[in-house]
Amino acid sequence: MNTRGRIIKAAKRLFAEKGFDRTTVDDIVRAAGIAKGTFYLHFSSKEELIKEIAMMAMPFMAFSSVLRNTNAYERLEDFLQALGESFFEYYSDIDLRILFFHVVSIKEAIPSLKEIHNRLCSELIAEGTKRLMQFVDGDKKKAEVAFRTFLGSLLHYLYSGGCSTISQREYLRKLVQMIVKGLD
Amino acid sequence: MNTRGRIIKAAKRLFAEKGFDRTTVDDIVRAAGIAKGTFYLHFSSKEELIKEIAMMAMPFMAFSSVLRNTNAYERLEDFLQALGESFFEYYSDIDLRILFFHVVSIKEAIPSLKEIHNRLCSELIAEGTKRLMQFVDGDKKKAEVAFRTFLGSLLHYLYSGGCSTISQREYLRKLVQMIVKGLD
Amino acid sequence: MNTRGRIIKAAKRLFAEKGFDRTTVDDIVRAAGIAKGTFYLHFSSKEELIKEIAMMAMPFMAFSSVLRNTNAYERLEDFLQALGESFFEYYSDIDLRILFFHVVSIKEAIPSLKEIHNRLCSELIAEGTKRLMQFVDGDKKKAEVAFRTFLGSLLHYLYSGGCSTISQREYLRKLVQMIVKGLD
Amino acid sequence: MNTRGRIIKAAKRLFAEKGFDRTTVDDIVRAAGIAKGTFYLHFSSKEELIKEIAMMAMPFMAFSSVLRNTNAYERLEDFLQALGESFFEYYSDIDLRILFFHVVSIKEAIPSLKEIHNRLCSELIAEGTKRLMQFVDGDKKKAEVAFRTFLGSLLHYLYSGGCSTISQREYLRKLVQMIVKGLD
DNA sequence: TATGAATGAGTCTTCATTCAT
DNA sequence: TATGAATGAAGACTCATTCAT
Repeated sequence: MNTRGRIIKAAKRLFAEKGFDRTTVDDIVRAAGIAKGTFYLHFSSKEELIKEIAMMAMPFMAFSSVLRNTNAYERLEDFLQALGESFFEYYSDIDLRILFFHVVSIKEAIPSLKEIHNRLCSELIAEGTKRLMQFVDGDKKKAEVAFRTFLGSLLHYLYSGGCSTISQREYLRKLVQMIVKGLD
Repeated sequence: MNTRGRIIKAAKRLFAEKGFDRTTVDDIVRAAGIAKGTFYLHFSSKEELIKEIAMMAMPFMAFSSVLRNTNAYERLEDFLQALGESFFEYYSDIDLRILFFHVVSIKEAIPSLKEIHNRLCSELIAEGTKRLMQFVDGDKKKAEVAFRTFLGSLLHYLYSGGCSTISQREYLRKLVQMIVKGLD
Repeated sequence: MNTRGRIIKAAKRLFAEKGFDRTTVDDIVRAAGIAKGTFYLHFSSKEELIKEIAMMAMPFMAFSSVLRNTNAYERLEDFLQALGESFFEYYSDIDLRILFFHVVSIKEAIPSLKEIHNRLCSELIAEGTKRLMQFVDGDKKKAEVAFRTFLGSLLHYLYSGGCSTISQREYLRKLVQMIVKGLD
Repeated sequence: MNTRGRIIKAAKRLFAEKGFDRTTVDDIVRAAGIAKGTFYLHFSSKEELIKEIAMMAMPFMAFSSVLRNTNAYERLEDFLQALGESFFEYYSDIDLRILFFHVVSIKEAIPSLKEIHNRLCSELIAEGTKRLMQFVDGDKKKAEVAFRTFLGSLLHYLYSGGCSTISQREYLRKLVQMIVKGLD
């Protein structure tokens, strides 16, 4: 792996563990096995690295493959199931889970990050809602609430994972059932 | 308002705006209109203050009044509606919304905070699930998924509030409808 | 005991334990059971208190009763023995032992304390030498070396007390013997 | 001289002048002509530096060259004379004199320093006593009192140097005479 | 590209002292 | 006399960033 990759790998691990602000450039270069100066050959500042890693943690990334597949799903059930599976697969990297919350937290303090975040968030809701409308005969608001509820439930699973014993598979199945039925 | 109260008020504002780590004790005392030393008469460290304010931001607090009302609701719809209204009223203080995400983010770095957080989180899910079971004839897992989905949707509304145009009232109504129908 | 006495008692204890600089006025008032402001009714500053307690720890104090007894001892042996016993009795208060070294250490930083210290030290050597000269037929330098050696040996016992197993009584007896014989 | 050496040199000077606690890291870096951060590249804390400098001030160091010379001295007189000369030469650096008393004073407040101090102190007495026993036909206690008296007298000279007019050379000669005669 | 010693502004925390009650 | 909240200057330590090699 090249130097840049080693920095990113080390930083992802450390950022997840201690948050962006409590991880020092020293921590990162030590973990990456490089010298301090080398870091600045690859990133102009710590904030640049934060932005790059923050992008990786956005839910948008978790869904992108499914959302690119236009019109591939006949039933609402299959679509939601595919979204959910894609989501859980992406976030099987535990570090990305907590990183997402670090991003939500720090975006208030880093304007450019907030801009990126809000854009990806809006795009995801817009796209998700559009796709759901195919299944709920055109009620946009109903579709939006449904999509955001679906997304919120998945995110809440990530966040409260440690507080329960329901498996991902079962959680997703029941969630999909409930949404489908609820939208009927 | 007494000195302690002024510290908490100023800190809540600043923590929400910049996060815990990027808010300095200097910022806080300046905003509270007190001297630096005075801060340490009331809190043994910045971390103590973070803990106190973190507690305020937990969803548990937003529901406590409703959850204390045992058996007050006849229909599932009324119960969820009451929970949702209590939630939105509590989080009408915009600072508390982002503070909650700051807490989720920083808890990884502050063990005692993580402990508090996980306890309140578990208690909330346990209590919410128990109350829902009265309405879904005893299927515990189904009730848990429903409660967590409900909670997740509300939290997601907080978090993505700025990305949409659906009003709280309408969002809540549609959410309750969907959950009720979904659990039928 | 009056307030002033309680302050001194508490301070002596704490100063011995942690040194002058690492003992805070807070420590002292807490130990004395009084309020912070009360301290400054009795001492104009912490330094004033340090000076007062520093005086108590000077070896001059340990010998004063014996040295006041002019011409009371017929034999050199008896004189030295009396000095030694007076010394060990005075410094049976363990706190005073370490306090003496604290004084030697801090006097460099507090001019008025250095002045007091040097005066008492000179007076002690002058007086001790004068008294010894009665026993060594007038050789002043010999007497001075002997007195300072005697004093140094006693101080070294205080200071390295914990590193040995010889009892005070035995140490003193052997020391007196050696000096007497050495001056013969 | 390298940076570390410049720190030590500056600190030795300042510690002697104002004591450990009243010398700030700022004082040291200013005197050493380096930046604040640089200090912490070379010492993990001010206490680490104190420890290193404290070692230098211990009498053990003053005697080490003589004590390493096993069996090099035929007469007690020569041995003591060599010890004394080594002592005075080592402590011709006036800063080391007062530093020694700073160490004695502060060791109560710094456990790791106390440990080092007590170890070096015990070793010195043990070794010195052992060497003296060759000259006093095996009476261990007598030898120990003699060695500690010799050491105490030298230390007392350091400490009360300013209060007298006897030269080092003369003081040492008379001291050796007295001890030799006293042990006869 | 890579290194790592050096920098200095910034952060948390302490503590002697004051003063209104 | 006694109180204790308030003060703010000062101290130890951190850390993102630079630069000569």
